[in-house]
Amino acid sequence: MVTVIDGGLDCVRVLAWEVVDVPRVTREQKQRNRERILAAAGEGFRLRGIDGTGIEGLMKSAGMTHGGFYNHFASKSDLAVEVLHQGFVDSLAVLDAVRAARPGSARAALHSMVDQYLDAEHRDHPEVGCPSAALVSDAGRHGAAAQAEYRRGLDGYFSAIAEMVIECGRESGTEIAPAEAREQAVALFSQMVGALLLSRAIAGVAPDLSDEVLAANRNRLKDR
Amino acid sequence: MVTVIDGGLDCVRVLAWEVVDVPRVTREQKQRNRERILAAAGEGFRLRGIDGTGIEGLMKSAGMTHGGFYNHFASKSDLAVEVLHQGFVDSLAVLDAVRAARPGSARAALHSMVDQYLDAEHRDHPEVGCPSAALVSDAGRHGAAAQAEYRRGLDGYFSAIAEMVIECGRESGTEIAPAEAREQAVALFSQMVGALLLSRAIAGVAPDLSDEVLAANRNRLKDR
DNA sequence: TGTACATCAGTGAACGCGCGTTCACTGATGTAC
DNA sequence: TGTACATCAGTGAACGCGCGTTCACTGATGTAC
Repeated sequence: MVTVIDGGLDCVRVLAWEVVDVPRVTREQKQRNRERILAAAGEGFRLRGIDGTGIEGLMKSAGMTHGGFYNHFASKSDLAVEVLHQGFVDSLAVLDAVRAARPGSARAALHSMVDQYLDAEHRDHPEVGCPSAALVSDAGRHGAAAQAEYRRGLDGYFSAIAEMVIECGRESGTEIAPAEAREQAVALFSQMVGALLLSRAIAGVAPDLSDEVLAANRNRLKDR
Repeated sequence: MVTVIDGGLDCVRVLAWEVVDVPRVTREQKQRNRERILAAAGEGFRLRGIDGTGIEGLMKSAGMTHGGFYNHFASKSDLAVEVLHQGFVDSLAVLDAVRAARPGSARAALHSMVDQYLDAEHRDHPEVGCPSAALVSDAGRHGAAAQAEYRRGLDGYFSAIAEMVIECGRESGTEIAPAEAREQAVALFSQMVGALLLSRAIAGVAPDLSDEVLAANRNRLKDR
């Protein structure tokens, strides 16, 4: 679709370049491309599941053709592991931001976390949400490496929340034992994940019930 | 693989029947075959997900060839809906059995439910376990009919547990308002589902952490 | 009750399709001198 | 700094495979008389 104005050699080369559309790429560009694939996979896997997301579509989302995929990842399984890793890194960073936004009040931070997690916005956008919820079934079904990555991320959540629980006790003048704090953290996070997943599963056909699930869990969690 | 002892016509027909292995089937047999497909799908879908389970393998598990599938179900989606339906029917029957086993003590029945739900046995055998947990991601991703069936089942759980909560209050002499009981039921079930799913996701690589998730949630839920 | 025949459950080959993965090719990038 | 060349990211065709679904066929089941 390029009009040739001049018959010189350079022009022919430009023409060929445009027609077959072969982008050449620097190392930084390659890195950026890798990140785009990872981002597209993160969204696709969360929305449609790992099995429900094909590599061709993924690469198209990232603006490339499918053949180049293997310049970046050894296999689809490998990609899944990296998606989990990146997802948990991002997600824990968000949690840290929530904590940092309420310095000196772990209780307010916990409430804020629960409110954001069990929000319609989070429910309606799994593609940019918590990997622990969106990939909980997929992680268990796609090999030991994916499970191990999931486990690492989950442990990170538990630890971060347990810290917040301990801080929270300290603020109100009661020392909470680490084991007790951890138990609370594990239960709290389990409940958030379950509530989010249930609300998502029915959001399309029963928005009221879906809202009720979020609200009931928010209320119960914040009563503590 | 049949030895012909006699050259008569009947024998030839028997031989043909055995060799091409064409079972002819009564209506009761058809019904039984349908149930076998449904059972195989129930297990396969829960274990490997809907996308991860093919019709050919399903029919093989049910002892037939894949072509006959469409004598029983209009499509794989249709099958998924029926699997959800049957799964919830069975699961609610189990819950009723738990209640019936502890007449006059809703509190004991609730504890028993939590203990059975958050048990290693249940975690390790999703294929015969709660459909709400095993299919929570699949249900949301496979069309409105599946979601509607899931919603119906989930509502059934909420109602049954809310009744138990009300009974429980009555037994200890405090009247619990229906809305309050329902909120408790929704939160309780959400927590059970989340805990079971998290424990399953990491069971293969971190059995200790998986056990911890179950135990922490059991403790917290029964403290109430 | 016995006979003639339509129905229809199960078979197994075939359909088109999309999957994950491989590969020969191209030519700009990046390097060695 | 300029030149010669190896590297390697992206392309797009091709691989074999399994998917969901369709179909012609068979012959026992179930029905109409």
